[in-house]
Amino acid sequence: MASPSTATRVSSGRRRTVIAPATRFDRRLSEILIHATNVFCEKGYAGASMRDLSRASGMSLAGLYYYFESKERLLFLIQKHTFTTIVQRLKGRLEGVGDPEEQIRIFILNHLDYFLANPAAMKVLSHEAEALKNGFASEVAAIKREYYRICVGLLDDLKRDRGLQFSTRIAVLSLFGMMNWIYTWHNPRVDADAEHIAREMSDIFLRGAMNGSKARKVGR
Amino acid sequence: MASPSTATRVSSGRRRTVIAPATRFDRRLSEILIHATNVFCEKGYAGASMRDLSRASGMSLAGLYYYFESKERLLFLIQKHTFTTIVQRLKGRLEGVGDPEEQIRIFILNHLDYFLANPAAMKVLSHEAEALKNGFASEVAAIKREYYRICVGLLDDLKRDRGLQFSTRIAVLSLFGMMNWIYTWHNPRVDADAEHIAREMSDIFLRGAMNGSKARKVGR
DNA sequence: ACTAGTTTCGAACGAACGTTCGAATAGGCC
DNA sequence: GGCCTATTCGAACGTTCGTTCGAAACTAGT
Repeated sequence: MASPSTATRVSSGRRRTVIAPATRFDRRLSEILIHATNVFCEKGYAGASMRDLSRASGMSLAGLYYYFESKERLLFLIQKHTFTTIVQRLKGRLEGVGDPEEQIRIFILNHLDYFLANPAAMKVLSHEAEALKNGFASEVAAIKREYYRICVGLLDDLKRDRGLQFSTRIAVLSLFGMMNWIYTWHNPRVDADAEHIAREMSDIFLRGAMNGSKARKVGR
Repeated sequence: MASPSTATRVSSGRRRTVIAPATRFDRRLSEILIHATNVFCEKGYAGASMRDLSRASGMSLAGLYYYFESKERLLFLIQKHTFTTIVQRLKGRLEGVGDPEEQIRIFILNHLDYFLANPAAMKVLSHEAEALKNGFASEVAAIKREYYRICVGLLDDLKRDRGLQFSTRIAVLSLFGMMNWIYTWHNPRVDADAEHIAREMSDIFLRGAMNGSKARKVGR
């Protein structure tokens, strides 16, 4: 967690004394962000109180404000870090892959992989998308737009490559719906792992439920 | 709106004097429910205050409590009515249809039809699914389970009919995700109507993005 | 006009909210 | 030890929260 020290502190320059990869401040902030993520996940942003966050992170109510200046900024830090990370990982995984279908399968796998590894953060990202205002909202919206555009690009490639024609917008948003809705139902004790679910969703999205398993049997 | 008079009143029996199809009480409650739905849609259940509801419905804060005993009960009434209605309409539309594929297309159309005709209510139903507790929660959960089971039934029919094999659970929940996510993106000034979107989503879900338009050109 | 019942409301309740402040503590460098 | 800064905290601020209460206003049958 913890994007590099963009919080309350106005104090001196010259941080990071000798070795530590991140300052003590940043490490402590990360811990708070993790606990806050869990609380926001369980009670919702509006339903979670600063006192809930205080209890969960084991720090006094006033002490929290040393690390961030408002509850809204805290949600912003969580959303920005989560979204930035998932986009960055996606770019890494897409490098060197040429086939459009394979690229889309990687997009889906990357999304679900991160989702199921960080369910609380991704629920907060998905479910509290409208909670931020003005400046905070637009900064997260910019990352979201970039992520959306990447997916649009992949689908347009697929359409060009195979001579298909369908509404890219509806397809992309349907795909996001399939993937993001998972926070409402996934149960790690019952459901398969990310790789399995990603393959199943990719098959439905690309080949359809009516061709799903047959195509897999033949093609692989 | 307004399920038949299950609110605060403990008073006398013998309602509905002569003609009116619903009592004055029920009609007034319906109006409040509509306004409350819009407020919950915009600010979220936890983020909406009773004073917001009072302002939106043009009734005093105290006056609202004549019609329901708590904010939570109000959300319950909204969710129960919305969910009951969509299930009931679905049953009507499915009657007499035999083909499994056609049944699933009707399921999708019914869902999106109602969703886009009642966007606020459906957003409150989708987005505030975890807001109710105990008794209220379980009663709505029961309707949701029935709705879910209908969809499972339709997909199992399809699988049997065409000799397919895929995870019904993942397919159903992916479909719900596609459909319910629409509250995050649909813009009536930009996007097509329910029938168009339902056809597009049905094609993706059943035949896949890679076969979408081709199948439509040939098949219809 | 009187009455009985239904509907509405102003005012207030205690509790919980996000945030602030100044003092107290802890940590690392001379 | 002494010193400076970074960190933590108890207590309180003013506001808003969901809900209650008793009185007023309305409605309809006589």
